[in-house]
Amino acid sequence: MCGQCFRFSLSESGSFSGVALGRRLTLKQEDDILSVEGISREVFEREYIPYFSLDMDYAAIKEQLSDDATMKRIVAHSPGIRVLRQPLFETLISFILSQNNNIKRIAGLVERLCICFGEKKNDFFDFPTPRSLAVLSPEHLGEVRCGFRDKYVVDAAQKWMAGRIDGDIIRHAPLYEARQELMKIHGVGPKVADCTLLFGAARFDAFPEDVWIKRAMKELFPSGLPESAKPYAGIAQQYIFHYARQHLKRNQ
DNA sequence: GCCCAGGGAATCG
DNA sequence: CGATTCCATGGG
Repeated sequence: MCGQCFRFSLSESGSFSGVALGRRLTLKQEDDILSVEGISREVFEREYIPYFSLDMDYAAIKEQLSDDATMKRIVAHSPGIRVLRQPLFETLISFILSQNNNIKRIAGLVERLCICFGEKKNDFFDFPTPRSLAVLSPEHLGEVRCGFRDKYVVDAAQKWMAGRIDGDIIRHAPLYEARQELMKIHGVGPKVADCTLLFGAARFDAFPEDVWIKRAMKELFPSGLPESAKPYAGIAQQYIFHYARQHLKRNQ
């Protein structure tokens, strides 16, 4: 619920339910016990431990971030946050839809995109494949109601299918080059590129700057992110983002 | 009606 | 270069 993925929702009972990696699952944490419904233990351990980054030592990361006193306070405010490792294409399209938009509406756009163009599974629709979006024209996205972003979605899928987007560069090249690779796509600028790198390619040094982060940085870190936080800038960003939305909030 | 939302392209100086 | 304007849509 912190705006890095858009297909999970929080139920009244306090459990999270949603679609990820082609399956629907429900998660509930009570004290230190995490219960999972909808998938087998084997599948959870093989695919969802990486997805939720449960294999990373967040205690150590939070300790390093807490080197700075302000950062320590922000981390302590929401200690459960983790940066997910989501599929690259889904992350790219989701954050193209995110531009000049709010989180609640982004979730609606993503859901309608899945309903219109994703494969129907039992009780849900999977995220559309690159192929299924690449054959479309922008007008075909009318029902999604994503406005001017329609042509960006199609361009991204077509460049992806044409092999014009190099996944190796995105995952392994220096951050500047990886960003440039994504910005070949019409409608992808620095912010969407950085979100794609951070949430869809596990580039934890990427630091997406949206309107919330800009506000928060001005108030909390006027002279920039602390040195001790820079190796995990993207993870720090996630704590700051959540803190900003709780404290400096204007809507929802 | 106005303002804003996990921005970016097009245009202009 | 930097600054401004427009872009669809929906909620507050």
